[in-house]
Amino acid sequence: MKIDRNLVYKLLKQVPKGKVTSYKALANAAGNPKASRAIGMFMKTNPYAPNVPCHRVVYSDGRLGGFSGKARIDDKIKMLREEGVLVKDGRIVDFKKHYFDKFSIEKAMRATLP
DNA sequence: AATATGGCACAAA
DNA sequence: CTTTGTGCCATAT
Repeated sequence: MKIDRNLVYKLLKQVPKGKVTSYKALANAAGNPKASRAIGMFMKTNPYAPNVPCHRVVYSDGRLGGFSGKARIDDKIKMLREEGVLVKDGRIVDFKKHYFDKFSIEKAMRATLP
């Protein structure tokens, strides 16, 4: 594998509350800009459900990721809204405003996972 | 080993 | 702004 899923999880943990990021940003931070799709896989099979806020990861254009179903998506939207990220009709309001891509690769390297 | 599928991204029309 | 088509990486069978 070319991507270190452990690193991806650490990076995602850096996203502050009320902010969102994209699979692209994570893939880029992990060192494989083309592995955005694989990042989705990591979220799907993430062993750190509460620790890794996969619901904070969205499409690069601000839409919610595929997830599994509308009900599921709706639940994520609700959680995001509680954190301060408004979602309207499957799209994040002021996506640029909430977008976070200033990941610290060094910091992630030094971080530890439970 | 090969094929299909999936919580993606991007260019082109 | 929307719809197609193509490329990419990691699993499942």
